Amino acid sequence: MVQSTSNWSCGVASVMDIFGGKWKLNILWRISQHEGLGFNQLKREVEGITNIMLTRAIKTLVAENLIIRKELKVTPPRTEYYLTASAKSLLPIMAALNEWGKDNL
Amino acid sequence: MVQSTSNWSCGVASVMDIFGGKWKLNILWRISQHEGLGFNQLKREVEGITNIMLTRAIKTLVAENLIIRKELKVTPPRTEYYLTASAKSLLPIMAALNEWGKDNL
DNA sequence: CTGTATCCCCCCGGATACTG
DNA sequence: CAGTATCCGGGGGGATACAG
Repeated sequence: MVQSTSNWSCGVASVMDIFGGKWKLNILWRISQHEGLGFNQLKREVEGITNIMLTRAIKTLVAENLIIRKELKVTPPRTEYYLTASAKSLLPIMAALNEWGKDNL
Repeated sequence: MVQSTSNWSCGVASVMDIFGGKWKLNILWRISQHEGLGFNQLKREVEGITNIMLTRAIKTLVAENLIIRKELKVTPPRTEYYLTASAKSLLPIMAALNEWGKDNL
């Protein structure tokens, strides 16, 4: 339990690389609140985001194994987004961060 | 304890605004490991950082009430840096983030 | 030792228009 | 509905030189 690692910041730095962007964290949060959201639903939830930014964020989140993209073969086309287990395990930590932010900012 | 807030991400977004930069988190960590570091000591600890980037990061961290800058009136001049209580309360969360990063990236 | 002053580049974030 | 293509501006990040 003693944090012996001298390079403590490396893991956090990786996390920051992933969530340093403007939208990805918010997107994860929205999906966690309502799994199976579609593209435009997600766009409405994440206020202010544009098509291109949402597309980019989704792509990287999928590549990082944080969300799952499920394409339904229907007309009109529909795609649903879900969190991976990795992303879900991150949520409690984010809740803690949220508390800290509210108390200290 | 139930996370009732619908705008959960707002607090986290503020945190990310603060730590989205490349250096600030690493600087906090170094100071936490060795309170009272001087400018050049800190520069050596935070590998790769330049004078100007360190200066900028320190300024914003002070402004955000995350570190304390203590200027000693001696020759040659010396300045020491310490964490505020706010910053210290953040460390356990960062440790959790670190664990997550190592397990999931 | 502890910083500041310039100058510069790259890339994130975005507006707009278009496509299957 | 679910994206892609193109173009662009601003700012974060940095190299270098200078200062108290």
